[in-house]
Amino acid sequence: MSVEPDEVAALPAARRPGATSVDVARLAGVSRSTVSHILNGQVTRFAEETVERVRDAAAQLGYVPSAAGRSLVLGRSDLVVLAVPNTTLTNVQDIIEAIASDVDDLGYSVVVHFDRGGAPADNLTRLQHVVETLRPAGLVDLGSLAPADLDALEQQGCPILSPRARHVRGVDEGNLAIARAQAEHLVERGYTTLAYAFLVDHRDDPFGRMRSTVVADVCAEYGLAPPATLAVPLDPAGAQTALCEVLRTRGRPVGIACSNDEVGLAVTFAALALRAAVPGDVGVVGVGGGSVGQLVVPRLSTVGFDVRTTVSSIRQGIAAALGGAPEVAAAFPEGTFSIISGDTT
Amino acid sequence: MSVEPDEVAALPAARRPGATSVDVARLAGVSRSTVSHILNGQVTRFAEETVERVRDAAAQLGYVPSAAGRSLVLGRSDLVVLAVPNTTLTNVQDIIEAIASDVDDLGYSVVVHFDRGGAPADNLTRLQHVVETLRPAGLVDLGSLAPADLDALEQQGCPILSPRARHVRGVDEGNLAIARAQAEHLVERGYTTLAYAFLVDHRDDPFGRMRSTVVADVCAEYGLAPPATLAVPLDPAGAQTALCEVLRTRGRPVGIACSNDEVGLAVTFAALALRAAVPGDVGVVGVGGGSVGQLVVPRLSTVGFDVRTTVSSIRQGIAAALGGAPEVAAAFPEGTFSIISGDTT
DNA sequence: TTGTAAGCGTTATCAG
DNA sequence: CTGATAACGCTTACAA
Repeated sequence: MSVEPDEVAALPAARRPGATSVDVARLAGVSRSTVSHILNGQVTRFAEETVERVRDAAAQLGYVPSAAGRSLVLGRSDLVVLAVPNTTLTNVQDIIEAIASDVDDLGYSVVVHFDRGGAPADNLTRLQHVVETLRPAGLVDLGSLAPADLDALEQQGCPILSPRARHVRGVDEGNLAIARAQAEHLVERGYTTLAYAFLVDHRDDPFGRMRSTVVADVCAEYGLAPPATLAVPLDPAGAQTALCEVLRTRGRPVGIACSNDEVGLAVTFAALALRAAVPGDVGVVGVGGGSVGQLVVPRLSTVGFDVRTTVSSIRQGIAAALGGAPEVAAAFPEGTFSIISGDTT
Repeated sequence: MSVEPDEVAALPAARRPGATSVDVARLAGVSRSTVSHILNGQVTRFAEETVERVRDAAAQLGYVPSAAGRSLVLGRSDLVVLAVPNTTLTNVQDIIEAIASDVDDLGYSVVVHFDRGGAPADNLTRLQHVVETLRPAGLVDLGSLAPADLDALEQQGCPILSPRARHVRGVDEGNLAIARAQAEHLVERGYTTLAYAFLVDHRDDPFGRMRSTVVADVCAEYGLAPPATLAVPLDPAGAQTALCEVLRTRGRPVGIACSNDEVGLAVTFAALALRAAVPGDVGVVGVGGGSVGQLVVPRLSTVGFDVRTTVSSIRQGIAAALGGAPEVAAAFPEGTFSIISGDTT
């Protein structure tokens, strides 16, 4: 955490408001353009000694090129905008951190843009404004944007770095796989009445909507009644109320696909509090596979996925666009999403 | 999520690579400087009609000032760097989102900078590089930086927007309050042997270190033996192993202060699996008060705090520095941190 | 009340 | 191999 005072003081040589390329040029006894060329890797075409001198001078002055200057002349900045959906994604922190880390390594910085509750069009407008102002090197979408939105952004001259998920009837591949895994698992376990549990109050939850649609599709395939839906708050009393209502209208047994592991826990412990058998009367399957569901008793059945795997295609997209790595397939590898069978189904 | 195609197309009038202030000036029949003045609020000194014309022209062209141009001439960008510590903070997502939202409303954008595992000095270096490159309008620190680091950054010309926490013996006020609340609660409940449970593998956990120090202080105050420490992984088997070791060396009963609620749950269910009484043989208190600990049975005792309260001083600092709001006291209001008494103590 | 002109720090083009 | 020179888009004295 703390750093030795000497260390701090010693970092870049004393330098009040930042050296510019002019300073470096002067110190090295060359021109600004030479400095620019050399510092940007056009090394081969210069005399060894000149290169040396320029590099020394830059190091000595602690010269750091100004992003503003670069951006102005290049027409785009070294920023990458990260659009984060307004959803309780599993592990958003980890996802953001992983992406930021990659972007960082490529010499870019991440600007976060959170979707807010409210009209999707407003969010798009805000995002477009940011894009126009910052002229970023690219945009990474974590799922808040529809294909049309991405098209619009791209036409505005902002490259989309995240792989475009194929949307089928408005549902992307990942959410499709997750919800299908949940529903089919419940059916396999013998549940013939299904339900989908949203997290209450998450104002505009695109992922939840997609997934409940998929669960409904699966029900139709198997000739089951359309799933009930319930809005579960993350407190015991509220969860019990919500669950009660479903049990009343749909009877038992009922298999409940939950929008995440926390909701899964809420439903599970609500059922137990209501003296319903889990599994048996109530089957519960979450999403995430994060540790918390696996720590408690009963252990939560859930759809697990490795954040790294899920994010890796995004990271590859970034590396491809920004770092010149080879482009890669966008599809999730087989087995990215898999049922972790716990004690609740 | 999706937006009507017409809506998208209609947004800014057709405009390929962005209109500049010259375009606006031409359309309005004035000079660039007039445009600049008017669009930056120097409205009073111009003829009503001119102001109108300029604004119309800007709107019509969908003119958005280039951040690069502004930054270059102003010497600083409209970016705010957010330094995030390498810790399992409770609700980092919410914190980042809240701050980003505020910053956004003030017309700035948030650049995230995550601390990584590894030498603190390396992180500082990376951060300094970002600051020198971006010349941000300010920096918000979520806890990764020592006072000396902040001084260094500030001397580099980067305003620190987050209130500087008073560090006493290297521990900031918040962590002090949290750990003290944990320890004193356990003592009150009759535990005379305490322990501190870290989350395993969190490479460099400054908050955990601070808090275990505080727990040790409290032990000393009450004339108790120094606390044991244990590293708890978030899986049942590993947690049981860790807990077993403590029970072996320290006996029972033992009161365990945990670095967060997940660790608290891991310890709680590990104890139950080991046929230890909770509470009784093992007392557990977490930190966070997030929903998950309150959903399960037994309900976790924890130190709760409202994210909004905790973050509000930071937000006020931002508003003060960037938005011209009045400066405010940095201290946490009374009762920001309070024990939520559950079934585990 | 409005326009002119200079300069912020960088990179690209082209001439030497 | 190296160096002028010209943008890039914006703000801001200062001049009219």
